[in-house]
Amino acid sequence: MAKTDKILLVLRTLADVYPQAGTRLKFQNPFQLLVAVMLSARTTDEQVNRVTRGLFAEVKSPKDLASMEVGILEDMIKGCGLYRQKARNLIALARILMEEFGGEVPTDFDQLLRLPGVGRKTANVVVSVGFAKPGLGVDTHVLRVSRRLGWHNARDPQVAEAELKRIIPESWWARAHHLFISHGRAVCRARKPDCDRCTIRLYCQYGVSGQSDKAEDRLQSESSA
DNA sequence: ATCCCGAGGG
DNA sequence: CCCTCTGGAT
Repeated sequence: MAKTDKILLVLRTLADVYPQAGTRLKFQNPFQLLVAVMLSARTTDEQVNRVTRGLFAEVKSPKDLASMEVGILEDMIKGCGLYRQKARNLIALARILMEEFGGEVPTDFDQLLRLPGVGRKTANVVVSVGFAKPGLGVDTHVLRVSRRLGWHNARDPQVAEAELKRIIPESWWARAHHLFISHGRAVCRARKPDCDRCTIRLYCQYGVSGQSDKAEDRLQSESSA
């Protein structure tokens, strides 16, 4: 079986298991999407949802954020990790959107990348989810799951992103992002991956060789040279 | 390589 | 205690 066929088989299998993947995002516009993704850094989606519920009641657009006191915003997003940096970045970002982008979120990847607090993962998610353009955000789940599958051997998200974009058909990028996240949360967890209940185990290096070889446990102590 | 950083699990 | 949670900037 050709490599691309195997990849599509895995993704289709995951699509059957997680039909809801990516459909539960509750944002009303690209701006709210951008804010939510920025808040999600090193933070559980549950915390993000809790915070955004209150935040989006008051903040609907960059204009609402641009004039906000940092301390006020900090209090509103507290509960998310890294909240002070996030508050600072969000306000700085909102001001740039007002001054340079007419209060709109840019649709261009490179322009997004220049915004404070926006890296490749965030920019990829915004273009793909918000603007239906090709993009594959590589977060901790995407990196871990795809790496265990044996689709690449990168520890650097940027390297993994390039490799995944090379081997996954473009039409599947956004979908793959959500599917890996769903699978990474429910089954292919960082700590105790539930390989027994994994529907793609037979296509997975880690799953086939078995957790018992402790390959993954070494990952943490290895100092990725 | 290190820092930011609270919450939750083991 | 340690690790992880939809990272990014220095």
